[in-house]
Amino acid sequence: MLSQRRADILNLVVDEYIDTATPVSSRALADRHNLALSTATIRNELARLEEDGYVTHPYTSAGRVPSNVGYRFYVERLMEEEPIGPAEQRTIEHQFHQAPPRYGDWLRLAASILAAAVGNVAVVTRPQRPRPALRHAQLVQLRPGAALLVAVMDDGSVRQRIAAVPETEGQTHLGERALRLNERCAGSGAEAARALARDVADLHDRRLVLDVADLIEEHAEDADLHIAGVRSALEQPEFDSTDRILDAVQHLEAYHLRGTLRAAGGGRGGARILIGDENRADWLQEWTVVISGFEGPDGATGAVAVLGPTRMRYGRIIPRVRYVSALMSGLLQEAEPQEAGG
Amino acid sequence: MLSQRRADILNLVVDEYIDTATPVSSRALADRHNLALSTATIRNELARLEEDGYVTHPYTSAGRVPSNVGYRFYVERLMEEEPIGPAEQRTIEHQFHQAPPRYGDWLRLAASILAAAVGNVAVVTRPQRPRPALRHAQLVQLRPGAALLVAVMDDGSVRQRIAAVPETEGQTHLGERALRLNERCAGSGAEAARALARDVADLHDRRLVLDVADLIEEHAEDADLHIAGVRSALEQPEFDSTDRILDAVQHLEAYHLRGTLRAAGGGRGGARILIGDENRADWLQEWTVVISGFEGPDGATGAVAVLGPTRMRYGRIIPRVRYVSALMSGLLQEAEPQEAGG
DNA sequence: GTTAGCACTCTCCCCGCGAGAGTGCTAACG
DNA sequence: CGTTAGCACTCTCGCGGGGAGAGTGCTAAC
Repeated sequence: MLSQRRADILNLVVDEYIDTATPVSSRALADRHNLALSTATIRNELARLEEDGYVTHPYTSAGRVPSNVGYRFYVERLMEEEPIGPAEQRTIEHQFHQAPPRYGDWLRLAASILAAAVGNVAVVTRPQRPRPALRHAQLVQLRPGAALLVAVMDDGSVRQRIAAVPETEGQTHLGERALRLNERCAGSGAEAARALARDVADLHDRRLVLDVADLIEEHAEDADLHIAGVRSALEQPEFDSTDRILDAVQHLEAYHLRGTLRAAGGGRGGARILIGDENRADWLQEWTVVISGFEGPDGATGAVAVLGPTRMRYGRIIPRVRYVSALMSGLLQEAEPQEAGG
Repeated sequence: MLSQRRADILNLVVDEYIDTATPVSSRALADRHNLALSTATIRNELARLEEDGYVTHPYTSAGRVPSNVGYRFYVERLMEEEPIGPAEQRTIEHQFHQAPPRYGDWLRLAASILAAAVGNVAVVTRPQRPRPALRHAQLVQLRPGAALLVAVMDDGSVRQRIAAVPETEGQTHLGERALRLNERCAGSGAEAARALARDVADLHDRRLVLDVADLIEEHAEDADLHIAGVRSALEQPEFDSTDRILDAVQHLEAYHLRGTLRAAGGGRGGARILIGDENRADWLQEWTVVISGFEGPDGATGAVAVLGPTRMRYGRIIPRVRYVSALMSGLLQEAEPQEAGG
């Protein structure tokens, strides 16, 4: 266990490094915070912190930089959360309430608001039930033999695939098939639909029922994921070389992020924090992910997340992720959002 | 009008510059292409080309760089299109046919294929009818007083908004409202729905009908736009500074691109090319957009586009945009794609 | 009209070096 | 024994010089 004094110093090192993005020297600590200690003593303590793995040296004679272990300790024991003042709270809620009518825009807005509040990448997923039931299916003819099968689920999510249909049938026939499909499958989950399929005589109809079953089981489309604040994140000094930026850009695409978020899991209510190598994905080894699940109607769940360099303002970001997450739960299923601030 | 010789030289300058990304010297032209001319003569001709605005000087004594006018002339009169060989054709079609069943993935795949073929940003939009009719509407309760209105159009596109509903009604009541909504509006376009609304007695029902009318008129969601190849484009030497990259990243978001493409228009069949300042958007002043519309079923239209620096391989890119566009038209509405190559 | 020759210009890259910041260590101090 | 002053040492970073190289425009001859 760290002595009180050493913990204090670690706290200051992390604070300072988060602020300045440059290795922290003993002098900086002595000057800016009134420790009643000389730089020499601080240097000794820093050396001990380094032995224990909380900080590192970029090169022989530079200041100290927190390690992942250091950040973890900071987040769990040292950090002071920066409360969300009434003014900020009002600003955020105001932005939410003057929201545009379009649902996609509304989710994007949520991401933008969060991104602006934390100065990093923010991601918001559409809330969906893990195993929804079919509400309505529809067939749109493409070319002979192929149609677009559109399935609307009872949580409002929509999934589409290209389905095989008889070569000879036009849109009117397909309409009839869709009608039968709805009569059969509406309200069914994936297993129910699959069981149902056995009793369907018509081969094509059966195939369509199975397609619907697949759709229900399918993970949501990545289109339902909204990203904001990429630029502000990439403006930070850790992205000095073009290579780093390009790597980040590549991985911050919606398509890739969905997997990342799923791996990070929800962390209902609170916020889950994955620092550096605590992330599984290779490209996230120098990133921190703060993620919080929120709830929509009928057990649907979504996630709000912030991604940034491990050197991020944890004390600011964590409560804001929690707050926006709770706000969204409130807006999506209750009358008024419950309080969540730090 | 340019003399034959000067046109030849311009052609070589553009080819060379596209290849090397460095200003083209008289020496390079004399060496690499067997013009029966001395460097001095070439220099004279280059000076004339510069007077006429086809090329520029980055600084007093460097080689020549094509201007927008030069590129425009090149594209219209000089360029030789690089034909799509049978092997490449097979590769592309093969990728398309072994496509994943999910429609969103299929569109993304199209973007990826094109991006890989041209080494630049490729964009594909979902084909939609300009004025679709409602196929099916549905209400999912969010909080008391608000529900998610999901409208599926007859071209398979889906639009969602948050609609006001009576505070006291639960999901079952909303189901009934949705039923009535479908009975009334199914098959209607925006005007028809709006006209219909006048005869609806129930205030909330009327409001919903109007919401549906709005949805039908609404521009498609930006989620229906797929982007690929950002990285390969940003790896090119024009993006040397981090600022340029970040600017590009910011503008290459789906949300912004939709407007850009709409402004660029379709150019059914062929391909429309906008070079540098021919683009309206500020950020595109050093970009070229090659765009081609394709057709889905029932008059639905989408667009395929490539974006890259004005120094792009026009001779390669233009025929490939046309080809992929034609291929998609074919896959979406006819049995087999018609030929489109150079 | 074409070409050789030449002076001139501008960029780019490398290198060296000094200033500065920060450490670790040692020895003295309370 | 913990704390502190002092000092030698190390490593980075920014700046300026300078030379090589590439390319042009111009002039004069063919």
